[in-house]
Amino acid sequence: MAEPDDAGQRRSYHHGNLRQGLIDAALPLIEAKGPLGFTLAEAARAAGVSTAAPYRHFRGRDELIEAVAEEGFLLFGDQLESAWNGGRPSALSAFMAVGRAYLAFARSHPAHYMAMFESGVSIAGNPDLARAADRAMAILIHAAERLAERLPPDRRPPATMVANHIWAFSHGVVELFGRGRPGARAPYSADEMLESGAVIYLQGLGLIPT
Amino acid sequence: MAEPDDAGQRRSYHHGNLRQGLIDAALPLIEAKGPLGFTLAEAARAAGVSTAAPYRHFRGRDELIEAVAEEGFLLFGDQLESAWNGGRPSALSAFMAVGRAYLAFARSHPAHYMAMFESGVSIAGNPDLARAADRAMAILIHAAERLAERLPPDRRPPATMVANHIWAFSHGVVELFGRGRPGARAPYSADEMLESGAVIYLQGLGLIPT
DNA sequence: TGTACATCAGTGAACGCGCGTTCACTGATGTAC
DNA sequence: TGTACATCAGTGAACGCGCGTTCACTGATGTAC
Repeated sequence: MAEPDDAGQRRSYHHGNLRQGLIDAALPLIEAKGPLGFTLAEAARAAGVSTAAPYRHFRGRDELIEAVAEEGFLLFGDQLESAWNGGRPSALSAFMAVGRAYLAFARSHPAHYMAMFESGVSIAGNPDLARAADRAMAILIHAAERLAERLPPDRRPPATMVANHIWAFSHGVVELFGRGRPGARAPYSADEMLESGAVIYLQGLGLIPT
Repeated sequence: MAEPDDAGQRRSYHHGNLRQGLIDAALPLIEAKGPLGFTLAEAARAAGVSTAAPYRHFRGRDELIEAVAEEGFLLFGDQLESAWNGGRPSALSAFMAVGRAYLAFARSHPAHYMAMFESGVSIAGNPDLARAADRAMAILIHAAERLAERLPPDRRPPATMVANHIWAFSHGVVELFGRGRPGARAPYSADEMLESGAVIYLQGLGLIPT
């Protein structure tokens, strides 16, 4: 196992875990220049290795971005699941917490979020990635199911539809209001937008009294 | 004024309207490789001029992308306004038509849409662009106002909030379900998602009976 | 109407640069005995 | 426990390529008189 030396700077000839090192090095680059605005050579330099080294782990930049996206979906799933917290104290409040966790993830992990949703990677084309994404989606669907159960069967919407509505709305809020992006001159913060929109939507479902 | 010769192919020494020619040439490139995945040199070749020619019209690729985005916002505004149609036959049906027009625009003008929302251009940093974007937003806000008027004042939501909710939701639907993108394995089409989500939202506002 | 001339919008050649990618290599690690 | 050796994960040099950008130039257009 490689160890940093006294200065905590120099590494041994072998990096130890360059694959992860490149993912970590890519994050600030993605955040600064977008998921497609960096080069594999830059990532190699940032990780402190030669430009040839990444090829031992990735076929090219796209594979590195996919690895970042996969790590992102796993973290994303963790945070959603933790926010859901088994539906406690109530399905409704836990559901709102999941929405806030969505926004919080996009803010705290912008590079991961970009790799996941703005890099153009094909999720379906990478089984590991698809599995990680499915897991996150499954959490949302499960939450929507638990929520729908509170309605009488004849007024119960399909849970996957509700989950996708919320996902789309949350994503739109992140893209338009969550960062210093295009329509960002709106008079509402991303948090206000998400909260108020979700409340109106849940009222429409009859889950919150008007 | 330059004219195409008999073959409709060769041009005179002067292009005539290279600025527009470059915008037109960029569209298929953006659609194929993303708003940041093409080079100015490629656009020049596609427009049939030397790689130095674009510099007579744009300082660099970013300015070309901004020009595409501006054209996009103008077209976008036209289509939203046309769909709104003065709020006829009713504010509610016209509002839904605007939502459908949003989706239709993203589908029929994917390259413009990418330049507008996925290229990372700073709208605020370009006055022409900001004006074009504001006009499109104003149409949505106006429609939301007319819609809100139908509610009693004490239950009337702020129109800009409603407009931004709808914008965010529509954008999310486009990004996640509108093209062959990430979460695209959902069992619902983009049209179904938009329509069903908008109906539930408007029910939540009390504009549609449940 | 014709001519001279200024201006404009192109050309094409050139340059430096950094990236992607390959290659033979070598230092470090792990393992068989 | 020590040694030989296979394997692994790096290095560094090299290459071809295309891009961005600049430059002096030139053909076309517009206009003053």
